[in-house]
Amino acid sequence: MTATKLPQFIVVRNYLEQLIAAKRMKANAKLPSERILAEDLNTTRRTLREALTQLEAVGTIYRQDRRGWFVTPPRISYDPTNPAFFMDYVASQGSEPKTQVLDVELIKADERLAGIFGIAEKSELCRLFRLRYIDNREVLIERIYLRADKFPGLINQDFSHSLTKVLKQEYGLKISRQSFTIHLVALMNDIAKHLLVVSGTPGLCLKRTLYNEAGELFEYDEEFWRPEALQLKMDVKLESQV
Amino acid sequence: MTATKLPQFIVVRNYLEQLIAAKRMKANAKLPSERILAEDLNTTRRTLREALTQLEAVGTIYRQDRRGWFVTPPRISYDPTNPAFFMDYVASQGSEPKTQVLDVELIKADERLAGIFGIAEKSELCRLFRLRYIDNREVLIERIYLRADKFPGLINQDFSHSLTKVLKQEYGLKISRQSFTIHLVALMNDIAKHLLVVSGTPGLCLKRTLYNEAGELFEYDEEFWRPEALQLKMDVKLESQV
DNA sequence: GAGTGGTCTAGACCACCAT
DNA sequence: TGGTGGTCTAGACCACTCC
Repeated sequence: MTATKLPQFIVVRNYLEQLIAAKRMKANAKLPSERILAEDLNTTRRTLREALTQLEAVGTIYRQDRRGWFVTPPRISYDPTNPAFFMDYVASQGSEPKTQVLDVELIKADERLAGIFGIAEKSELCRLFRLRYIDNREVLIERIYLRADKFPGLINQDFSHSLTKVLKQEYGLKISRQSFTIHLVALMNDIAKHLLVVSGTPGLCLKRTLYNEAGELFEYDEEFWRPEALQLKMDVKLESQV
Repeated sequence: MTATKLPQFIVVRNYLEQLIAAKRMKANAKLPSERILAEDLNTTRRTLREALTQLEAVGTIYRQDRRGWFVTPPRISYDPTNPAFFMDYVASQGSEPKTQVLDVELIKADERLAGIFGIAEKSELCRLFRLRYIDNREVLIERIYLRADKFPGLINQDFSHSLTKVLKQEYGLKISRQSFTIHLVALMNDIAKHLLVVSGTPGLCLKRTLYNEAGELFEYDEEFWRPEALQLKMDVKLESQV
């Protein structure tokens, strides 16, 4: 008998959490409609949504815009220090990856991109937009920029599988270094639409810059992930100790 | 003149975002009260809170429970591949770190901890709870577990600075490897109270296991961060290429 | 003690998804 | 086309912070 009076939405939230943890609802199962859930749990739709939103924020459930709420399946572990490809690391974790090319185009570097690459403005870049799925769920949008001068004829390649494999096999690329940043962003507009999230929903933005053997920056990526789909995990050997 | 009709809270959100981006509000400045803001922006408190919550979710503003909303200062960059200490990497980014020891105790390993460490249940562990500040803002709670048998007399040390430094200087420790996972959690109860967040707010949970020169797991940490305080950034050299 | 943020009531309308 | 989720109205009370 705890004396503390918990807010209603926390009680509702705990109840739902427990329901899901107890596996009474399977991964990707759709929750009942908000109105029905609210009635069942003897609360209002507003309070229920408070609880649902909190569960969404920590990734226990996910939402598809105007479609409803679903139980989040186990997330993909991603190790930035291990240079595996999406198609491989998803498959190795027992899920089915899929890639859809949205757009491929040759563009001229604008100020921002020229700055990132350290090249002249209006240099030619190959821009690639892709949507990637895990078990047929839209989980990530990526925007890839590549130095066109380093990969002649690149635009005619097949990008629906692993880009890195293409670069290695067709162009003999060797990657020497990559740098990452990860932060939270609001998923908006086109990105939100493709990922079926409500515009403004938080997501993970993973930026990567890739360097070739000569130390040149040849690729810059921005990946926008549904926040519940990803987990970072890494293993670091430490050598230069004090 | 865009024809699309944006939801009100997105308009409010964009307005606030722009206000903050334009630096018309300084880092850590307190926003006006919700009622006043709502009136100024000609909206309701409910809609305003929708906008504030979204800005909070991506870390543009942060909240202190019952105190109000504040502009988020630039976040600390943390590089898991670089074994610097909190006190050092915060200072090196021009901010002032502070550590408060909440509790130090010798405990017996329960099933979970015994499993993590790979030791017998009821083995002795040193447990350390600390609250850490950046520029006097509470940003992270950590729970540290150390194998007591490896560090005799540890409990009498001063933990208000760098633990790692103590372990190195007093016990000659050499760290060979660390592994990390990062995921989103709900900050609740004591943790929420210490970080001044509303219970249930999402936060980052960073788990670390540290191994000594002999490859033994000697330390296990759980860090709970205010989500807006941290940014991951890392640089990885790739060698074992296909 | 005044005013704040946290929670909640009891609705409503709309655009869109599923059928 | 019915029901869904997304958005919004117009309040209210309470516990707490700040003065």
